Amino acid sequence: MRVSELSENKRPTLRDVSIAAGLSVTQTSRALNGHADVAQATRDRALAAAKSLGYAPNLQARRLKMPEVRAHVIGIVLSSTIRFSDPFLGELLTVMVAEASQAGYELHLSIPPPDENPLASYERAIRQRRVDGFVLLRLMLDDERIGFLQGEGFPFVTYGRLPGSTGFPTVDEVDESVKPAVDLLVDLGHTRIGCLAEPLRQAKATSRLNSFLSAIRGRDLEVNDEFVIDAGFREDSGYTATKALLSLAERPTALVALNDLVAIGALRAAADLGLNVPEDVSIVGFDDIDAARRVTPSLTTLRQPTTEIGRLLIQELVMAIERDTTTYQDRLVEPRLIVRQSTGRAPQI
Amino acid sequence: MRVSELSENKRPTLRDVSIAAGLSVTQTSRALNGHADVAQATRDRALAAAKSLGYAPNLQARRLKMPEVRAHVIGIVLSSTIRFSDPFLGELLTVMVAEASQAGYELHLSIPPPDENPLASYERAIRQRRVDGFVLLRLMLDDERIGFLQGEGFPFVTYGRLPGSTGFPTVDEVDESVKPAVDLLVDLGHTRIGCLAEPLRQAKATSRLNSFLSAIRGRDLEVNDEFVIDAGFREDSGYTATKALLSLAERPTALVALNDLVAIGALRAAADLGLNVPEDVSIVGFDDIDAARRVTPSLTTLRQPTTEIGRLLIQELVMAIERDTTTYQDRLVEPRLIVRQSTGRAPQI
DNA sequence: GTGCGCGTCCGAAACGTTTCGGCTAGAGTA
DNA sequence: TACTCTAGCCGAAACGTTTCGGACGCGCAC
Repeated sequence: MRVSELSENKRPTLRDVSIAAGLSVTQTSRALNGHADVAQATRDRALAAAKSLGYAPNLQARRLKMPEVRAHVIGIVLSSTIRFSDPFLGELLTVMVAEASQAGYELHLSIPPPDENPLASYERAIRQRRVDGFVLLRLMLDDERIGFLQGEGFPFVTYGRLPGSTGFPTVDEVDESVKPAVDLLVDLGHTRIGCLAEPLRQAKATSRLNSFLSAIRGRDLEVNDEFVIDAGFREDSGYTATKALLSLAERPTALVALNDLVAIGALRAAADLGLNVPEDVSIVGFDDIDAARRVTPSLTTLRQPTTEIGRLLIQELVMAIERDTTTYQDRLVEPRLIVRQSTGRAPQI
Repeated sequence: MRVSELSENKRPTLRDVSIAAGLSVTQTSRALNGHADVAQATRDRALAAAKSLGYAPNLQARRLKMPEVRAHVIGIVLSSTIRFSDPFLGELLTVMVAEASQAGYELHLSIPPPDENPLASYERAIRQRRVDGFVLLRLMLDDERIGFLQGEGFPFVTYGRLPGSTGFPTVDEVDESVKPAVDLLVDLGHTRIGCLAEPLRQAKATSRLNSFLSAIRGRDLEVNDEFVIDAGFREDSGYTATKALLSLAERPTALVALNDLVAIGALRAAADLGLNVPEDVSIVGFDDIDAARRVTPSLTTLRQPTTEIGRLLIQELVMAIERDTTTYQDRLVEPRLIVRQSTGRAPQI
């Protein structure tokens, strides 16, 4: 009773198939895996038997024997300081799931437990061979993950570039990403332009800031050191940073925020200071999250091509996983300026 | 040479540890796994050897031998008709990742390839034993996934209830979820209240609509059939539905939208019809997505306790995975009414 | 007729674990 | 002293696959 019951509901094994097909296990395996030295008639027999039994290979056994076989899973380790309602992240994730699916991959999400070295999450995923490669978000300037993964020889792609670093695929914005915003403001007559930057350990923060600075210089303007300030990532940090900036004796007439949430905080700060946007101060954001077009006044911003970013990240990673090249060219996307109501002519002073 | 090289960079195996510890493989395994019949001194020796070699068990081999061992992964299959910028989904996902991490689980995301039966994604994940259980989002009234997973005896939790269905854990809103919104409107003097419902195949859509209807009746008002309309999920579908509703000869003076995006579309529709919100028509949403407080006028809405929902989903699922109970009680959350500017006294007619 | 090559097949070993059953030595008991 | 019991240990088999090395038979060239 027990035995028959077992063999009833147990998954069929390769051996079951081989018996049904009247073949050896060896030959059944070779038939199913498309090896050359099996006669067509035999192969058909094996396939038919497999199908009729509903056979599916045991992944564990197969991967035990063939360590190189892929999991077809892409890993993403979110930071433990995740900003829950980061709209850009949420959208990027969903885009990547869809894109990965097209390439035959699925996504594996994790967050390092609070007390654990973040690298441990990567190490565990690698040892257990749960994933074939990683997408590295929130790249830091001195990001230890890169050295670690390169040491392991494990494929990954980064969102954001590291100056001078190479040997792995990267997706990032063009160097001049912030330029359209600066140009718009200068064309509107602004000369005192401030920047609400992000924490500079963040790789993207640095490159955006550099882009801002060189765009300003490109228009033969000075960069006032006082006008560049770390405004964090969030709406409230943008709010306080902006209050500080707009309370300067000689205050800027325009602000470029390196992310939309900060820009939205800036809008509120300006309002609370009794300043009108854009009459008294113009504000530009970065990302074009959903909220950007909903706030009042609606936010002029640089739109990230989220879909394209997600697609490129997955494409590059899959390429790195499946072919083993060692040379990569950076894939660069170009944010597009969306002009709304938060920017206007510079006030006469 | 070859051999030494291999043993150099290959991961240490249990056998290596046993040799280093001067033990049999058997006893090493038992020591490391905390079995009883191993002397303390021996156990220490084994642990020390394992540590010094940097031993980590081969998951494939272990799971081949012990089919019941868990992957510690929770699967979520997104629908292929995913709405990319669904803010609620994005937030729920990040909450669940964090919550799962606390319980020692990670998340596995996939989307069924467009040409494939959606159940196939579930089946594959089960056969390959990639996941230990599923979170079922977007539950349909006649959801085939439930029968399938119950047939497989595979653990899952649903977000949303099925009337009369039982035998699996569920997280949902209380039956009276929409009541606070209706009560608010009735208290403000409204008697002609419309409902912008969602497609009724969606389980949550039905229960929310029922909640709306019984709340109306609970206040001794009639439900005008014309005032209940399928407004879809999106802003534009909410827009057109609202235009239809507000163009009726006897139009409603208040609308309850069963989701915020639809409500936001309704705001726009009212504005385009020359109606003021809330003077001419009051509008209430559902969810309290980020945009709700940003739109003008800001949206009165029922706030979903997203964090709690995510936590309950994961907790219930993990419980279903780890203990094998067969009785579950529904976990119900209570949306909270957030009153903003889109609701006001009923107009005098 | 011998030898060779080729197409087709198979047995057995291996991957790294866990576990079943049995073994030994010493302690406890009568 | 002889028996039983137990704590502690081990060898070998097993999980389901792939693959190495070889075997068989047949046609072909010499």
